[in-house]
Amino acid sequence: MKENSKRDDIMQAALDLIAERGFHGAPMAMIANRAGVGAGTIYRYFESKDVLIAEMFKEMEEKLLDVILKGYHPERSIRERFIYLCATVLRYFVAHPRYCRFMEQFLNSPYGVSIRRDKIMAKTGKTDIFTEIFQQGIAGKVLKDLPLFVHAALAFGPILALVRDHNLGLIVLDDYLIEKSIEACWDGIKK
Amino acid sequence: MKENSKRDDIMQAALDLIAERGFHGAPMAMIANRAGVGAGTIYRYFESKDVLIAEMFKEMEEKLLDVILKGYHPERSIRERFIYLCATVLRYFVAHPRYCRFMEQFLNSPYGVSIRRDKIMAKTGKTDIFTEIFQQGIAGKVLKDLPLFVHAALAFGPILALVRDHNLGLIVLDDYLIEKSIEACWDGIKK
Amino acid sequence: MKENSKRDDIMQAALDLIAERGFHGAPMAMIANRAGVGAGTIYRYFESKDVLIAEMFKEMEEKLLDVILKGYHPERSIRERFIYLCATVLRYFVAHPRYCRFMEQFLNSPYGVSIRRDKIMAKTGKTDIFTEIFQQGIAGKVLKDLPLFVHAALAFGPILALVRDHNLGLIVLDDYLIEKSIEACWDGIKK
Amino acid sequence: MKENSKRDDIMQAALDLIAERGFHGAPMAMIANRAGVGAGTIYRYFESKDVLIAEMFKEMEEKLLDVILKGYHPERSIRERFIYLCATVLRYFVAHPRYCRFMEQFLNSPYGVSIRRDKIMAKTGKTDIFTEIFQQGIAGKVLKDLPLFVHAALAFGPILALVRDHNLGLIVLDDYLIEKSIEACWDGIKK
DNA sequence: TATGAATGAGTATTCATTCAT
DNA sequence: TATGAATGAATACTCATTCAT
Repeated sequence: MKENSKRDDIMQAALDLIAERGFHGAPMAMIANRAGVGAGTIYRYFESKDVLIAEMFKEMEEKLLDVILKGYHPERSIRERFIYLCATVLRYFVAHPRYCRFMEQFLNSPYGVSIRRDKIMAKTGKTDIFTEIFQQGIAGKVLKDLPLFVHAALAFGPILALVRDHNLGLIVLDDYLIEKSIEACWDGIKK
Repeated sequence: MKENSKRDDIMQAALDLIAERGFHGAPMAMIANRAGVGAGTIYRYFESKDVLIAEMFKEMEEKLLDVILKGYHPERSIRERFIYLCATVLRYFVAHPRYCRFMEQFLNSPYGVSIRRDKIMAKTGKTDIFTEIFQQGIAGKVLKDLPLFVHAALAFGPILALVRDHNLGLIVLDDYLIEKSIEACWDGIKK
Repeated sequence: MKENSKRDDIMQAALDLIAERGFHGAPMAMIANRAGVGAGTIYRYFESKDVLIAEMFKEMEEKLLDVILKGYHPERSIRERFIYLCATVLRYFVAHPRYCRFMEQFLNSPYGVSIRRDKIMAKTGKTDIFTEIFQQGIAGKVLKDLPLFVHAALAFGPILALVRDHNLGLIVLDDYLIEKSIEACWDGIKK
Repeated sequence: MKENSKRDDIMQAALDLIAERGFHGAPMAMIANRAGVGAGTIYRYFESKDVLIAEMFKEMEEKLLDVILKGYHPERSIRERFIYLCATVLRYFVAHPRYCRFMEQFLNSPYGVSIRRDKIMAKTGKTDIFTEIFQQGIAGKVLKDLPLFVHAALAFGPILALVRDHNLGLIVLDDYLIEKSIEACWDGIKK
């Protein structure tokens, strides 16, 4: 518990600052200061600022994946699984607004774009729940016959937009709105 | 007309560089160099880098709005108007990939977020086509009864995601795919 | 005359500081300060600290070569030419003690060693006076039949040592001592 | 004997790294790592990095002096003693190239210069073989009547230059070349 | 009006040294 | 005695901005 406490402090501080102020608004010295460690200490845990950022992204992604897998039931219907997946992602980001801000920034930065391309190209060997649902749905004539990426855009595009608006205070994503929004997404992709 | 040529050169150069290399990959000196002007000259047209960037965003937005207004027919059906609107935006960004890259970066940067919030709060006085279509649609029971921002998210979230994937080379947005994708969006928001 | 004044100021300041305090005792900020320019200004003239140092070495070398060539008479005897060459180098460094300190440090630093190897290997296309004298001397049976590098070591090894001792105040190299020392070198290499 | 093993490991590691990579290429942490000790442990044996370096120099010098004294015969002729002395030093450095690299760097660094000055000024109380040979030689009219430091420069200047060239691979110092080179030095200093 | 040389505050990163264990 | 995690001052370099010409 004490093992990783400093590493976690640093990531926490970096997350707060980057979410609030962007990548260039978060100098290493400021991160160190907020984390309550010396400037050099960060480099005992992360090779460079880039590595720190990449690591943050990786951990965030893994945590989200864990949450998703925990309640996922492959035997349920396409619709149920789709709605579960979307709702989980949406609730996760609503619960962790800074994760969302960070990921937006990351995915639109030069690092993010290349990582995204690499990852997507590599079609991660692990059972990819997203792909699974869409492929089964298309094959079973439940979903529209469109490329996977189009389905992904139709599903996750609105989700991210909703979370953003929620974080900006433009809407309040309560349970009712979450449910209705995701049903609307489903209406978009279903045949 | 010759008056503004330098101003345009600067914005063009800034657009190219920022789209390619991000905000921090585009120093003022490099922008000046690419624009064929002196470094100090930029400051005769723009108070600061931030102002330059904000100005670029504003012009881009206005250009897009012009394009939209040019072919917009308020007398047509909600569906037709919605599809026209989405298709125009989508085609516009597909035709101008650098505009899209710039806007993504801008909207996710600290400036972008605050500008976005300010603007949206102010509910821009101009006739807002987006709002118009959605409000009429909801009032006429053609669209789901959801907050305007949710509708906006359902419509524009997928569009931006699609353009991004297109720019990354993950899909190719031909006319068929554009049509089908937007119809899917319509299916999502319609009652 | 005003053209290069800043560049020269920087090189002068760097020379002073490096000669006095070594490479790591001469931070860029200190060099800038001593030169009376801003820290960033150095980088308008030199790409990096390494380049600055390499450039200093190059200029110093060229100046020395100019001085040597100015009084060199290829038609004179091997002995006369050898003594002229050594005396000129020796007097040059006695007159410019900081050049000497700088070159010692440079030639023993990682940069210096590699540059030295490269240069020597490349056997500079220009008429190389050193090589010329030694080769003619060996061919004409005036000098001992030893490899060129051994001759170079026998000639320039003592010269550098003498200058160092002079700069340290251990001896005073007046005309008499210079003459006698170089004659001793000649006694070493002659047949 | 086991007591000092760690101290020796540290000096050995420091020697390797400094010879290979220069003073600034050999951080304390790297030295500790190569020596197989903790970073803090170095400070139990040496007050600071500067002290470590000075200590290394001192030990190296003492070792060389031991080797010299072992085979030195004060009753032999000036010439024999001079040649023995030079050959021993030359062979010693050829056999220990890292010692040579270290000393070059040390003697040209700011520490080195001041230590050198101090030492030479103090005219080390120990019987100084170098001084002895030269003084006797001059008094006996065997050597040229020149200041001691000039003799030292004429003798050791070439030796260090030869070793450097050997280490750089520019010449190969075999027995023949060593003998001939040292004879040339003798020719330079003898009357 | 236009220039671009000059500036210096700001950045990521390194490394000798300390000290709690 | 030995460790190595932690430190933070120091360093090379960047870049938005200014201003003399």
